[in-house]
Amino acid sequence: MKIYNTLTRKKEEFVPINEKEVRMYSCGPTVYNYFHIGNARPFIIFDTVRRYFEYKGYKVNFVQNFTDIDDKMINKANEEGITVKELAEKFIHEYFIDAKGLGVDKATVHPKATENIDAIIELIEKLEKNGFAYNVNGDVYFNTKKFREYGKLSQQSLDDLELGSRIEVDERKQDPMDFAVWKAQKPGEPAWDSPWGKGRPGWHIECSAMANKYLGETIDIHSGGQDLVFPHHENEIAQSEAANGKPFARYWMHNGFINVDNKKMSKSEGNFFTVREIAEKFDYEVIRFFMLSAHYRSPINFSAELLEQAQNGLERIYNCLDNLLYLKEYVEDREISDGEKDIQKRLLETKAKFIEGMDDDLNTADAIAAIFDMVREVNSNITANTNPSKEIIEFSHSLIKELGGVLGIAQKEKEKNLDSEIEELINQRQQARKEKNWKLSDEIRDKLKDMGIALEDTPQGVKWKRV
RNA sequence: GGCGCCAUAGCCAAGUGGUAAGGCAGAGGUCUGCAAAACCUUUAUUCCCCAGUUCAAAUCUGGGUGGCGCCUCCA
Repeated sequence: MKIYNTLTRKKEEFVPINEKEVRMYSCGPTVYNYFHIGNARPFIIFDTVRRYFEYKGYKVNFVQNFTDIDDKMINKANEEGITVKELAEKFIHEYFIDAKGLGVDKATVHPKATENIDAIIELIEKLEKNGFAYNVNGDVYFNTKKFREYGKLSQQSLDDLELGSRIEVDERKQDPMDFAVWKAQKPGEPAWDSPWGKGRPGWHIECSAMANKYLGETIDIHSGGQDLVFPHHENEIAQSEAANGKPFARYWMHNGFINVDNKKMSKSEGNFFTVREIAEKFDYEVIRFFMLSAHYRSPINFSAELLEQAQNGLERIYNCLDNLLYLKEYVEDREISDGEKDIQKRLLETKAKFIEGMDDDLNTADAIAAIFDMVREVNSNITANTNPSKEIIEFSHSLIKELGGVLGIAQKEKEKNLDSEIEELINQRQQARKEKNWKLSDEIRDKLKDMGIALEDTPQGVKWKRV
């Protein structure tokens, strides 16, 4: 599999440290609000990366943290009049609700910053010992000048960064680019004991510490949004490598942004939509499908119209699957025919196209195109056939499900049962149709549609689905 | 000022040297009592513009134009 590595700005063949094992760290949310669809992109993308590795037989150790202590957490908790801990608990809970809806599986570990203070302190002590950190009255800073390779991920030199820097220079820092790894307690703030007095960790240090603790000193893949390249990931590299003297992550993957009206969506801009509110109008799965319809590194625009397009496309896949299952109940069991063996062969060729796309830096657009190719093959050569074999039906159904599963889509099972009132209406309509009472039968069909049940008359009989 | 990304049909989107995937929407047709679903046909002689390299360019080079991101909390 090839992965575009931000560190080298090239697509590289992925070679894990240990055979058939992937150690992966992804920056998770700061849990002070419901997450927005911009936040959802990395969750969905890297969940897909993980699924694909697992599909290929790798054991994936996937760590995604929760940032549960920082300025935003403290401010929001104050606004709400609750403790930081209560705030974190609430939105971690909400995170899992939305994540589950989006088909984002739980990580192997979801560590919290506040539960890893020991590991953080230990790491800062290492930095101090190695001469990369200095203490100013309880605030501990990382000495960027001392770390020679600073800027290697974002390809910026320290000099250029200083030129463009608009940071208010903190006089206590030795260099404007130095950043806090430990912050001394301010009145009313949560704090932990440390060798430098009471305080709390800086933002960047938690990821270094937790990656180190749960995955080791050198990990395979580190991922996150493009805006984290600088300074967050740059600082993580500096901290981890200064402390351990070893490469931190071998591959860095960064997803592109979600825009609204071609402008970046972000909490600070206020032009964001939470996943929770979008999910009121669209199925969670539509959001996932939409995200996967473009390459993960490209920026994508977000709008209701685009979501509708995604919804219709996804429905095409579900229709295909439904039609297969429906037909399966009516076909007589017989041997697979030679023509069907050809279909099988073509479907397997299309599967190879899917794999090829995914192997090429997670080209999910190509992978989805392969699924649509299968849908067409099935629709024109299996579903249209009056008497396909059960074997070809099951083969194609499970293949589409299998590939859909890699992307985390098209996994929903169709409901089998209807309530008796609806069933009765369907029977009445069938009776009316028998009597060629088209007016009544159409009225019943319209009524059912208002109730969310769409009917289709097929050669095998009447078929229903929820809309 | 520094670093970087992008421009392909009405919309979305693959394709990075060999003659434009796929989806949505639209049009016509088949099937149907009518629908729906599905199928077939159709929708970019052309990939922002101008030069250049090449037998061959959407793809490479140079120059424009337009848009976006990072350098500040951010996915």
